Amino acid sequence: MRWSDTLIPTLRDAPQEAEIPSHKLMLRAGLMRRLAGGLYTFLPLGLRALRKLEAIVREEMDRAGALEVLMPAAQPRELWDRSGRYAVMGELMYHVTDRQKREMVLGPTHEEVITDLASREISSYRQLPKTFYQIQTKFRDEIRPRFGLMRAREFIMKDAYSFDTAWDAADRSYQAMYDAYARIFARCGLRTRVVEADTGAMGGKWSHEFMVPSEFGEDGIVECEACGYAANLERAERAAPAFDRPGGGGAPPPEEVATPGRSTIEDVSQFLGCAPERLIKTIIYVVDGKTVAVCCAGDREVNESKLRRALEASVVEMADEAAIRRVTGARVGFAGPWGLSIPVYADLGLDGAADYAAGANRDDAHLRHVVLDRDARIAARHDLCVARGGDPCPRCSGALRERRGIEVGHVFKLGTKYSDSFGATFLDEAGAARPLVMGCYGIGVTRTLQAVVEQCRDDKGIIWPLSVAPYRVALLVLNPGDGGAGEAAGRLAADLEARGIDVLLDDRDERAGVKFNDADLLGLPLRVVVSARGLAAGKIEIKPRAGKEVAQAPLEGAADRIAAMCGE
RNA sequence: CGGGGCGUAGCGCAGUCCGGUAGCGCACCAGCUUUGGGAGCUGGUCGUCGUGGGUUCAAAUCCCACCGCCCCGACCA
Repeated sequence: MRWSDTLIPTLRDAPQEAEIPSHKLMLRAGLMRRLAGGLYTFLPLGLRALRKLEAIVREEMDRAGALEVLMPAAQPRELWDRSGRYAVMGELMYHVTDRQKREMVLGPTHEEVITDLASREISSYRQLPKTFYQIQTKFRDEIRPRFGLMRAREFIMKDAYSFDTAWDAADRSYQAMYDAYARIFARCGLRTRVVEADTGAMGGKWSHEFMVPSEFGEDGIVECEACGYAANLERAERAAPAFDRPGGGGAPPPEEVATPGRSTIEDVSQFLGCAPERLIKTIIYVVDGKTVAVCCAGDREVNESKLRRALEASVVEMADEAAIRRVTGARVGFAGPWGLSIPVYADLGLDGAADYAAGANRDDAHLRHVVLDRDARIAARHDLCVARGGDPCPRCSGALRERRGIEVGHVFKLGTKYSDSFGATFLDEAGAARPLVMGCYGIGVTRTLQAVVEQCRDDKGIIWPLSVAPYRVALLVLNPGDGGAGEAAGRLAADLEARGIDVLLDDRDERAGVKFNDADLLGLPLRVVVSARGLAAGKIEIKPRAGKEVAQAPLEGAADRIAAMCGE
C-alpha cells in the first residue's frame, strides 16, 4: 500500500481530548478519530491492527474447540427480565423502542441470548460439552467513558459461553478458555498478569481477570511476590495483621469526649490528636434489607463485595441518614459499635484492638480508651476491608504489593445461574433433566488493542509487535525522483507483497526527517529505507523499530532478507 | 449525578481580567530554492470565536441559560 493512496492523518500534537500515552499515540498515528464521548471511528491503519488482533482471537478460539456464532446486538427486554438482570444492568444499557413500541436493549453482553439459545437447542448430554463465541460490538452507556478505547460506550468484545453437564466438566471448559487466553495475549505481545477477581453483576462462583500492568489501568490489584497470590482489589483477601499494641487488660475505661462538629475521621483524628488507624470507623449498612454495623480501622475502606460475600447476601448498600439516626441515635459521623440493637461485624484488622477512639452514638461526642472486645459485642469478624500494599498475604507469610492494571480478559465460572432462570436443561444418561453448567469468557478486543499500544511504545511512538502491526514493513523512499529510488522502492514493495508481506510504502513528497519521524510514530516493526545514496552502492537499510542498529543490506536479495525478518 | 477545568481555523494555542469587529505556530494550496531526523522564502485558502438569549453605539471579551469535551469522585463485566 502506498501512503499517498491511503489515509494516515498523523498529528504532530496530540489533541487535548487525550490524556494517557496510548490514547495520544493512537490519535497521533492516525489509527482512529473520536466521534463523540466514548465513540471512535477506526481509520484504515487502526482497522488493520484490529483485524489482525481479531484473527488471533479467532484462531485460538477455534483451536480451543469453541464454535463461532453471531448474535444480535438488539435484544428484547423480556430476556433481561427473565434473568433478573434488567434491574441490575438497566442503567448501563442503551434502550430502544421499535415501531411496535416493543422495548429493546442494545446488548452490553450476551449471557441471556446464548442461554435462551442453549435452552432451545441443547437437550441431551450427547450434545455436550459446547462452547460458543462471537466477536461483536457491545454497547454500554458508561457513566464516564475514559481514555479512548479503554472505557468506551461502544466497543468490540469477544465473548464466549461454555455449556457442560457438570461442575468438573465445566472446570475443563474453563481451563481451556483460560489457556487460550494466555496464548492470545502472549501472541499479541502482551505481558499479562492473571488475578483472582470479583464476579460483580455477572454472578457466578469464581473468576480470573487477565490484567496488563499499567499505571493508567483502572483496576487496582495486589500481588504477593513470595507465593504468587494476585487479586483484584475488589476481591483481594488479606491476613490479619500482626499486632504490636497494648493489650486490653490494663487499658483505662472508656471516656467520653466532646467533639462538636467533628464528624469525619480526619477531623476527629486531628481534634483528638490520634492517628486515623487508631480510630474505629463504624458504618451502617443495609444488607438484604437488614440493618447492620460494620467496624474497621479509621484509615481503611470497607469492601462492599467482601461484606456481601461474608454475610452471604446479595444486596449491600449504605444506610441513609434517617436510618443511621434511628439506629445510633446520633447524626452521621458519631456512630460507635456499642449499645446497638443491630449486629456488629468487625474487620479482622481490629482484632485485639485496644485503646482506640470511636463515636459515642451521641451527637458531637466520641469515646476514648476503647477496647473493642471489652466494650462492644461483636457478632462476627471477617476480612471486610479493601486490601492494600503492605498488607499480609492471605496465603503465605509474605506481604502484598499494590499496582494498577488494565483488564483485557475475564473468565467466569457461572454455574447454573442463567440456565436456572431460562430453564436450560439437558437429559442425562439416566433420562433426568439437569441444568446446564455454564462459564462465560470475555476479551475486550478494542481495549486490548490499546493495551498493546500502552505497553509497546517509547517517547517517539508506537512499537508494534509483528503479530498485530497494521503493516509489518514501513518502506521509506527518500527523494523518490533521484537515482531511480522511487522505482527501486516500488519494485521492492511489489516483491514483498507477492510474498505475502504487508508493506506501507511512504512515497510522499516529504523530507527525510518527516518520514523518519512518522515511521517512528506509526511504529511498524521493520523500517526499510531506499535512497539514491544507498542505491549508488547497491544498498538499502533495514532497522527494526524496537532496536537501535541500522543494518545495510544489498538491494539484491533484500526481499528474502526482509521476509525472513518478518517470520515468513 | 457532585467537584474542577476547558471550548477561538484540521491540530496546538494567544487574545477574555480592562468591550472597538480575530491572531500566532504547524497543517493545507501555488511558486522558487532545499533534500538522510519534523526545511527556507514569497504569496494564498480555511473561523456561525460551542449554542441560544440579554446588556451595549459596539460583544470572542460583560450577564443568563443550555450543550459538548477533559480531569477527580460516586458508579461500573
